[in-house]
Amino acid sequence: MSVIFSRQCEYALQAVLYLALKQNGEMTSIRELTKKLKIPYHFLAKILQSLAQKGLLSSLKGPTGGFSLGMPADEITLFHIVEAIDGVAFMHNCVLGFPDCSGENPCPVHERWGGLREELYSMLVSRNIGQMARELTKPEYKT
Amino acid sequence: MSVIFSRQCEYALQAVLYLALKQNGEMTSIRELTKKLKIPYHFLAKILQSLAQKGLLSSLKGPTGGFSLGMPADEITLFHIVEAIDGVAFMHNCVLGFPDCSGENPCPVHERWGGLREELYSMLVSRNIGQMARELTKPEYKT
DNA sequence: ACTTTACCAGACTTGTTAGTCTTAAATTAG
DNA sequence: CTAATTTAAGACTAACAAGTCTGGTAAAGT
Repeated sequence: MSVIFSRQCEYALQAVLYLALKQNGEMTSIRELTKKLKIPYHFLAKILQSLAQKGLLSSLKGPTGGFSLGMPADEITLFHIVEAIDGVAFMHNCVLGFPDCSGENPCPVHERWGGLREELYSMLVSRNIGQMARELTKPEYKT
Repeated sequence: MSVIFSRQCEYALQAVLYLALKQNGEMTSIRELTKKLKIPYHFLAKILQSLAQKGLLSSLKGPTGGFSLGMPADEITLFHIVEAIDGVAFMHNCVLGFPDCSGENPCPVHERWGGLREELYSMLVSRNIGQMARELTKPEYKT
């Protein structure tokens, strides 16, 4: 089981962080991404296409083609990616699965999870992917 | 998508909380549980059987039979249930899915998620299901 | 003993996610 | 123009999770 996000979403987050390292409008091919990130080629292709359709990435065909961010890196947060791939159900669903969980009818961890959920949200929006990518020291992201 | 736990796990947590409300060795049938909690009968049966095999519940066949907690309610935490059904991968896997994420090779949210994970763990172990059940006001748990 | 009530066990079906494959379309370089 | 390269699109398969069904076994009450 993945931790919170689907595998698709994890791959998307990794790929977008990688693209955030590239300057201006430099294009990166799926081939390069799958090589660096060890993600199945055609699967990643579908994910990137989906992100491109939603405007988070822009793409170009042909040699020298590939993918790049669809907007400035400092305007994209991890939350944007999660929202596009997995949706935001985790922001309002009960963590114990009670269909009717609410403030008046709380589950045993309602308050506690509410706090955690806010912190989780903050983790996803408080920094943009430009900042994150610059601080990144992961060897698989090196040229 | 479920928030963090599988649907099986959510059902298990709900059912065990319900059982924690019953006194001493009183038995509760699957029928009663599915009626109160709106969980598919045969699916819940399989989940309870699995919990019984792992010792978290005890079961009895025949009329007056059913399920009850396999140990005192104040010795069971939500974490015990999660551990039995979903496992504890969420306690050590990278939230962004990086296979090699670690202290020396951290993902952009490594530290942040580390703190959240500990709080999540604490949410699951700091109170036992006996306490939780007693404070529970959910109408579907009423007789 | 017999009948009823419940759990037990495992096969089965369905739905969703993950991953693969093939053909088409666009762009670049020669 | 042509060939090579790369994304686009959609069908296809595989694996897993969710949910159903059937026949069996144990216990209780009469």
